[in-house]
Amino acid sequence: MNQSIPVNQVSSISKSSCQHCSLSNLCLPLALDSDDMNRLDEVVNRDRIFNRGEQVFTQSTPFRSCYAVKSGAIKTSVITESGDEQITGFFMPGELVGLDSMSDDTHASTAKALERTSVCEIPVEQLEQLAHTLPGMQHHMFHLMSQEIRNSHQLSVLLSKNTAEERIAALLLSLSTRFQRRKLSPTHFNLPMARNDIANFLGLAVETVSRVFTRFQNQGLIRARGRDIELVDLEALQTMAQGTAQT
Amino acid sequence: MNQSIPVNQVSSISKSSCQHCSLSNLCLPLALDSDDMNRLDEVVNRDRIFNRGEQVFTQSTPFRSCYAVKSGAIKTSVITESGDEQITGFFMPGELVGLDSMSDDTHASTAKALERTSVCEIPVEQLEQLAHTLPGMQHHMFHLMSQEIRNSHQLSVLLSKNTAEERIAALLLSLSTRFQRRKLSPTHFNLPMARNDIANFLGLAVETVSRVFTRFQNQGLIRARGRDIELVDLEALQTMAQGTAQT
DNA sequence: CGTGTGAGTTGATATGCATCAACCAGGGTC
DNA sequence: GACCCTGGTTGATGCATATCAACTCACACG
Repeated sequence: MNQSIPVNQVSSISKSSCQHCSLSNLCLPLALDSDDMNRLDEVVNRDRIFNRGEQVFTQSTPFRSCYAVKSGAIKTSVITESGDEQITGFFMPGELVGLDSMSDDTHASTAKALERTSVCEIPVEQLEQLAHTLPGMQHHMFHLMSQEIRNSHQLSVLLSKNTAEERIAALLLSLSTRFQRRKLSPTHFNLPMARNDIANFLGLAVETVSRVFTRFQNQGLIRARGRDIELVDLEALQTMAQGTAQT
Repeated sequence: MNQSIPVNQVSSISKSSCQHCSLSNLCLPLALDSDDMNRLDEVVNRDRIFNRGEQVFTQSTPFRSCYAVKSGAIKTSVITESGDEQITGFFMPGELVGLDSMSDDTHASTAKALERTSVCEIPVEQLEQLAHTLPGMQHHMFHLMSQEIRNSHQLSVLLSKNTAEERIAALLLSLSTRFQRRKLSPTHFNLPMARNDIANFLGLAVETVSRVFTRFQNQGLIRARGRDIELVDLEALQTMAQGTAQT
């Protein structure tokens, strides 16, 4: 497709173990010492690859595993009976997908790769087992899940209280901090998702998203060429998104 | 205040133990056999009472406990930096409040009693301990938290995809099923919250909520006298809320 | 090299709901 | 009983954003 599967993937699979994964300080291993990490290693089903547009799992199919994003990006969405999609989250490397179905028998949402994406599959049964034996793991799972709740609450705030500009500023900043967390540039990055996905996620029309992007550009806040985004005036974006916590 | 603290409270405190609580089939004990329930009993701080408007906990204060609603009702909300409130959920008897802060050191939201409310306080430290020793408890906690995530996703769908009428229909139906779960009438109940709270929760103006209520009334869908609500045409409400799952 | 297809942008118009404003009813207080 | 205060309702107007439509660009494909 394109040559955008860069360095980080290569480095993270170098040893094919959590110990040596470059994301270990973001992902599940965060909670574990190196002894315990071996236990996790035994359970993880590494290096599952999905091409852009492929589904990692599908709403109302049996729930077996959570997935940690290793490289690439994933969107999750729920489909309503009336047939339309609401994107509920974007997941970047180091983030865990599928928590909304924990201890449920079917998936509550659909996960789709936004670009070529590799994930680590973690069977729930064994994840629960692991959480049971390793208190640190249980604690971390609780932490991740509560964070997921807070994220979703923040989305609700965005959707019900903020203007189109504020929502988009908030999203850009959220992405920015998440890139930074991975030691990548917080001000210059490639959007993993299409305008369409942004619009859907933020409860806007595509046209509105497009207009806001150009308005931001004209105001000198950002520099955008397609999915290539440069945040020029972080301060201004932050004050614009004031009152909206970023993930 | 008023004489609206009825039967269910009395019955649920009769023995002051989870074993004999009338909500045991909805609340945490659901996950436990009677041996394990004693362990839970030892930990729970029962019969904390809050009057209408009193805060159960406050955003960014230290997080110590979760709370199970025993009678009454609670709303949770997050306050943005810009100062406005977004209600993130209503909690009825048998439901657990505070999961959005699990394994975090401060509360991510504020909880306020909507009417005179009694709760069981469950210190997190011991809840985690309990979850660690009792696998059923851990499983149940995961379940509750993932449910909370799904609820919040559903709220996002409502906020970004549905009209005012659809949102209100969905809320009424959600309340309906929750009353039914407690063996109360699913078609005739008292709203625990003010119009204001409904509006805030659903991302609408109070005036809009009011208008929709009267419109529903004129169409013969409901019968409303203040907070006293009768759902006359459940079917119609359901098709109106089509595509919005109820909790 | 033309042709098709999907993503993105831009403009013109429409609309659902917020906002502003006035009013009403119930209940607590003096 | 007069007062106020809060919660709720109803009407008139405005605005942010959806919708509809047209166009551009890039890229894939035969």
